[in-house]
Amino acid sequence: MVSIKDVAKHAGVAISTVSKVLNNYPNVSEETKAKVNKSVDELNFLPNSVAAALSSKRVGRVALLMNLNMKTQAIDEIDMQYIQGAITKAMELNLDVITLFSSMFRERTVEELTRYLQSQSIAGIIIFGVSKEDKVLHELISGEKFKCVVIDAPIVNESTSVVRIDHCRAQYDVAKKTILDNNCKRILYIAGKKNGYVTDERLQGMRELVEELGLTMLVRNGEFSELQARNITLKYGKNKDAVVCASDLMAIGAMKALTEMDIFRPVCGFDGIILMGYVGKQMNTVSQNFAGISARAMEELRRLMNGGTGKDVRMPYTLERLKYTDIIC
Amino acid sequence: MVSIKDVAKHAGVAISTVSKVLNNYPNVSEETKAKVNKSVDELNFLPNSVAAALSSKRVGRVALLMNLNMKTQAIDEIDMQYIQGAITKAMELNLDVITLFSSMFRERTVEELTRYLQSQSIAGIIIFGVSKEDKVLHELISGEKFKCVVIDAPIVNESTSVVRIDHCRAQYDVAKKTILDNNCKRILYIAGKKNGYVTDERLQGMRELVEELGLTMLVRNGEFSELQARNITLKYGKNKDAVVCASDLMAIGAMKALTEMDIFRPVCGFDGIILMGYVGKQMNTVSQNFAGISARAMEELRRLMNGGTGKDVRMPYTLERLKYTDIIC
DNA sequence: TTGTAGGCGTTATCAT
DNA sequence: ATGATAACGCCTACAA
Repeated sequence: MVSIKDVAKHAGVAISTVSKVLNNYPNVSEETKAKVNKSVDELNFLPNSVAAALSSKRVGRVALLMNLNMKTQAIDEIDMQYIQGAITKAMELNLDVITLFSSMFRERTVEELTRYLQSQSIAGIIIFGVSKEDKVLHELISGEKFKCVVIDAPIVNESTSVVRIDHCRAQYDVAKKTILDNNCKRILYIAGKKNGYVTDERLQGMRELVEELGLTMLVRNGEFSELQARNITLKYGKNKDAVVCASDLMAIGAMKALTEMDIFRPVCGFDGIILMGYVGKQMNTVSQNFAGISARAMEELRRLMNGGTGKDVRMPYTLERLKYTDIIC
Repeated sequence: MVSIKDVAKHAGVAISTVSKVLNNYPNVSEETKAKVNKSVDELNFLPNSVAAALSSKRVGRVALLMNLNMKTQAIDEIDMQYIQGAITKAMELNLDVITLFSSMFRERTVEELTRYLQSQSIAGIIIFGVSKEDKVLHELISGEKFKCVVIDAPIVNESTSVVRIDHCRAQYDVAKKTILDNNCKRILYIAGKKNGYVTDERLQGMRELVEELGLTMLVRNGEFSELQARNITLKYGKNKDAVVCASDLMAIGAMKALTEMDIFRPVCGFDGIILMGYVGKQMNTVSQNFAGISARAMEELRRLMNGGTGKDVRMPYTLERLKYTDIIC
């Protein structure tokens, strides 16, 4: 394996000089810079990232904490996009990434988790799917031993940023479109999880809409479960004009219930998952660019690791009408 | 951060002695072993994996090459399980893992890819989704610069193993059950990709079945596409008694076509993906334990990295009848 | 502007 | 059985 030493010899300079060129240090003459780069090319040299990580803590590694709570298809699709977006961006930024799943750190204390991450030379973490009940994760974040970027959970401090779309506004928008298009008055809103971060924000959006349009709204928690959404719809759907759901999966459940009851009500979902296409119907939904969100999170994490301070990053979203032909391949 | 040096000082022994204890070397007295372990516990010491990786090439890192070619929902589900299974097992085995996606190494030469992997101190690779056309990946494998475990592609050499189910037998089994249960004679078989590894094996299973039961069979390639399977079924389904598909996704397409044509034909799929539940019908399929397969692949890779030689590892499969109530949550 | 040398945390090779 | 000590490949003051 060709090392920095070989490059130095080949270029006729010192190892440290090569290092400086590689890391874009100032105070290197254009001449030697060219010499070194030429040698790098000729020898096909690529710096050993492990050695680099060991040597300077400055460029730490990054961990992806995938806190998967559900075993549904829809979640897989979203997580896969999160992972791909984050890893691809990390490669671009030259950051080393390890991926961890909740099953690997469940039932561990913060101390254990912290030690493990430190032993892996982890400097920054991106956390997906935190809920208010994840005590260990919250301690991990507030401990501030690592730079963190959290997706969707509104936690910001010196070393923690959030990346998320405006769930409140998005829920407002998609529901408004659905409701106005169909001239509805009585709304059944199937929210997500009790105490969920996202759930509260989306509910707030609905409240504002109800106020503005003078609607009536019945709210029930569907726990992001298709089955529960189905049961809720069976129970309350009949004398409502529209069913607004906080996730696509629940929207599918609602639509199945309506089909069973043999009545039509406009339904809208949230997330824009491909799975939607398989139910063979159409509905409005909010489309999030999950890969883009996690890529942005990775950039934000690098900013934090370079000394930046935490902030709230908003990502754009779009309203979509998903239908079967959109997804068939 | 507490290092091996601190442990040595605390235990009153040399650094090298601590290292020996940690790595289960022989020639260490029980007495000092106990002393060291006590210090390790008290100081909450965890060895720095990055430094370990740098110091000894013995314990190299592992790369997951996810060669995702399709953008369908079903693929995501399978890949997610592959990733989770492999990473979880790697943690158990104390192996460091990085995940790479095809988009990150497309359009690169073997040399570039090799250098990159080496710069990452990668010693072993697990490859998911190789097709016969992936020239670079084949060169990478045959170059034998890394230990490789390939999923489903029958490539075995000194440093390469395969992990797979018996696709031939599995296709035979699931089709036989479907055909005998419904007393069919004329079969429409929708195969996968032309020149696909798995496609050929599954087709072979069908050939054997046709021979054994004295059936007639029409074979068409559906390219694992739901749409193509749908079109094929529309075209040839009417005067056949059953539609056997090489993937669940294509089975969904076939079922949709049959519904459209308003005729009933038994359909069977392959893979056992959760998505199946969302079509609201039932069908026989072959269920693979994807997480288990990749976990096994990781174990196999470790064996190779420890000096073992390549072999063909067969994993079990089961026949299932998936229906909506199986998956609802 | 360039080079020297010390360290990052471990492992491995020798002596002892 | 134990302990110095030299790698591993790179980064970074500091010296020249």
